[in-house]
Amino acid sequence: MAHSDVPEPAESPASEQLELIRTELRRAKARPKPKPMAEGLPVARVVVDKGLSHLDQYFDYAVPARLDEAAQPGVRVRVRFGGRVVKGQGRREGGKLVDGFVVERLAASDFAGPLAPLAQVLSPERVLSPELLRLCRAVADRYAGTLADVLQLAVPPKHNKPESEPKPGTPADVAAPEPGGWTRYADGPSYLRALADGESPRAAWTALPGPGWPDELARAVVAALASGRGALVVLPDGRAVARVDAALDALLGPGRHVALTAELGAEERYRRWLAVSRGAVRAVVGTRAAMFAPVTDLGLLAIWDDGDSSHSEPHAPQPHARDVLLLRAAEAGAAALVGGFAVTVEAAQLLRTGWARPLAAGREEVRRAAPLVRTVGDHDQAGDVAALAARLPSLAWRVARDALAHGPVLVQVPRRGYVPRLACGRCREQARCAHCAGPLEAPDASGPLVCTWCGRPEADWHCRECGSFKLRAQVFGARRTADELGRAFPSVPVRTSGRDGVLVTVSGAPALVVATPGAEPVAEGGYAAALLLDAWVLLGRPDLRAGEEALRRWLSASALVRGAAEGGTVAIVAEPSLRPVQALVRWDPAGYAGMELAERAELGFPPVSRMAAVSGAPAAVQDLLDLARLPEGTDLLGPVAVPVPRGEDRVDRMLLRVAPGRGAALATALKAAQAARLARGKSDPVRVRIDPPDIG
DNA sequence: AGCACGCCGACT
DNA sequence: GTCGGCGTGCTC
Repeated sequence: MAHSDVPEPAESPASEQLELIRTELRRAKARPKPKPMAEGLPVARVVVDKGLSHLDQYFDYAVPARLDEAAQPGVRVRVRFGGRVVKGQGRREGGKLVDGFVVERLAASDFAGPLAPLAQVLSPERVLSPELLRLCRAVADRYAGTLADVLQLAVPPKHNKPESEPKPGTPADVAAPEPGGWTRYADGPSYLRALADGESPRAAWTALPGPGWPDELARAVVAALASGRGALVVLPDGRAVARVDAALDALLGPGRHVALTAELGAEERYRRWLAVSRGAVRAVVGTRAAMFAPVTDLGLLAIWDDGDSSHSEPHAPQPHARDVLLLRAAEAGAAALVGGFAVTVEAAQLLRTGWARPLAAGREEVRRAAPLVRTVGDHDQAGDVAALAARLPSLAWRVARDALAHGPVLVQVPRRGYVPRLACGRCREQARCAHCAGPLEAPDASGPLVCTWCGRPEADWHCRECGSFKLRAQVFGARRTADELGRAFPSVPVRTSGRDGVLVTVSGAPALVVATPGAEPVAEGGYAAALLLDAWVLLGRPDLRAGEEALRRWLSASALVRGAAEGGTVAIVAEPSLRPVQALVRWDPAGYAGMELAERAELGFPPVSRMAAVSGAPAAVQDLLDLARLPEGTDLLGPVAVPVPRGEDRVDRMLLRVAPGRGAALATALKAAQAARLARGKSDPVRVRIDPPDIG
């Protein structure tokens, strides 16, 4: 229709019409003119994403006719929020402009009051697709957080330039890849084939040591692309992303995949994100934030080294990349690949429940690829001044000296600054609370031991393993390793890689490379040997995952060493009878994870049980828990005062523990309690953390 | 979170 | 009589 749809007395004389217009004009001067509203679907349901993150609900707005076309579901809008209705008229004024997204267009609102109009459509780009919205909603629920918080993580800030650039075409077909290094795994080729055939196999992948894994991940991505679907790989750091990106370049050529990392800068990152959102690119490799990348028609979600702490998002509601990817895999019916040199307890649980299948190499392959691991007992080098003589026993020294004839030697030293906790002075078992099995600490040197979970004092501790009454504080300071080694091997160059100044690669020439865990450079041709020093420091970390984490770090370093067949050797200075040390010697990360899982199940630890941490001002925490209708059988541990900077108010932490399968109920209950508290105007915040990663 | 409305003490 | 304390409730 050419003219307006508004019914209009077509037969009325022109003079009458003119009079009507004049009256209208007069009225318009008396009050602001009512703007015409969209006719088809005049209501826009909006999620507001800034400033009111506690308000986890949608708000309906009227769509002005001029925004009818632009205000499609998924676009960014600006709305007035918090204004007041002017008495007598159905009009409102004031209010703050806030950003949000149109979630849906409706014929009518169920809100009784007058609707405010959308103020602005920021761009016609539909950045919040229905799938992305569903994902964000699910993540918010799982973590007892708000949709707005998750949206902040999932949708990057707008940049004009990339949006105005021409849209590239749709991606071309991709051929199924050769299996490459996957032939080393019993079920590797069939896994790839299934992916390429459009199936959705889910696997926990125990990667063989060595440099093959980036190419193997890339081949899995290519297989998913070959099925006409998209793929997303999340890795712990930019270095790892660069390696998989390079492998994809080699297999696919440029333009068919993007890397999403923080170091790109906001605009370039948004450009690439848009290419993904628009469906122009369907393969993404990236760091943590890429877990939300809006890949269309997902075929594969993969995560590498899921035990790395950088997969845990620090911003509310602190989702973990592995969980988000698994959620997406389940929702999209896509394949999942959880891989690493180590196997996390969570991955073991996926295997245990049958959700994922193991993807692992046979023993011969492992023996070929893994270095020979030799242990050196650490008997008498407690926490006193670390002299090289004590830290580098003669075996380790000989290993280094012999290997230096054939190439570089990696020396892994723990990072400084771990909190001192307590362990048995004889067998090194961590000192745990007799009541709840939380880790003990000594708040002051002479006072009683106190549980960091439930706060109970422990008057007469003795070791559960060996019965000893002797404790030792696990305090350590390691700094001069490089200097000491330089003096011990004066003719060999010593290089360091750590928090400040990470080396990406080193050449194959003989050198000592001293690195902290996670910062180990890749050596050309592999290291001839690695020394893992002061292993007891990693094992003594005040963390439920100390053993798992120690093993993960040793495996990561050892995986950079040549295989035993090429003379690769690892010397670890640690008590050889300890379980993680044995797992390293046998190169059996899956076996270790399985045992650890069984033990956690028995002791009621996560991830078998699910936990939540609730922290804030003591009264606020209590208040929230009073309001919460917790699932039946919830264990309440604590409260415990968490350490805060001097002069700040006391913060309590309460740990809640529920039986397997009750995690969702726990999150729901805590979320409802948060909402109830806010509704009562209680504004001192209580932080709720689902699956806290750092529970002593 | 802001920002209003609302119902009780010391001021011109 | 009024100005203003911040308790409580709402925001499409």
